Amino acid sequence: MGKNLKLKSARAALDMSQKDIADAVGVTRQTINAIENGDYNPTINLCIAICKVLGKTLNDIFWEDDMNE
Amino acid sequence: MGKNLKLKSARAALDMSQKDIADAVGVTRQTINAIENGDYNPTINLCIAICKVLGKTLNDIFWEDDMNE
DNA sequence: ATAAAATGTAAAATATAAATTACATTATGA
DNA sequence: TCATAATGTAATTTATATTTTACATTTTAT
Repeated sequence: MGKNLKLKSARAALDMSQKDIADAVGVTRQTINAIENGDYNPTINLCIAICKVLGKTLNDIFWEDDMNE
Repeated sequence: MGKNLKLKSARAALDMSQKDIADAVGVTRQTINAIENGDYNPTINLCIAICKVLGKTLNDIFWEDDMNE
């Protein structure tokens, strides 16, 4: 699994830290860090919660690059 | 969690059974059934695999209705 | 009607997401 | 510099996704 740079950049665009996102969605900072670094496979509900905080959709953040548009 | 009728109807459109989808993505029929019935919270990788089999995107199948378009 | 396929569930076991704690490194600002 | 925030990562524990087995009900075709 590669890094999730779309998550990282969407977060940066809002000037939020990993901890900010973690607090907003109710998980730990390590979970957000692991997702950004592609270390595992989050649940869909967590993905949806992260997208809502970022003002993005699932396709924006979690759909494969080669499949966007 | 409500039922996932978008998954159910996309599957029906391809005339595939729950077991067909399960076999195609490498999980059990019960897992697909539970997802359709909203009984739990699958991982994003499983969601992506299901979408690919259906020829759909994450937004098509797993993003909330009120947030589509 | 009947058989077979598809579906809905449920209990117990297994795999893994996520929490917790902890420590090291890398930015960033005073 | 120096302090502090942010990040990367690892080990252990806990919660839960998923499997396996199993059985009942519902659809569908004959």
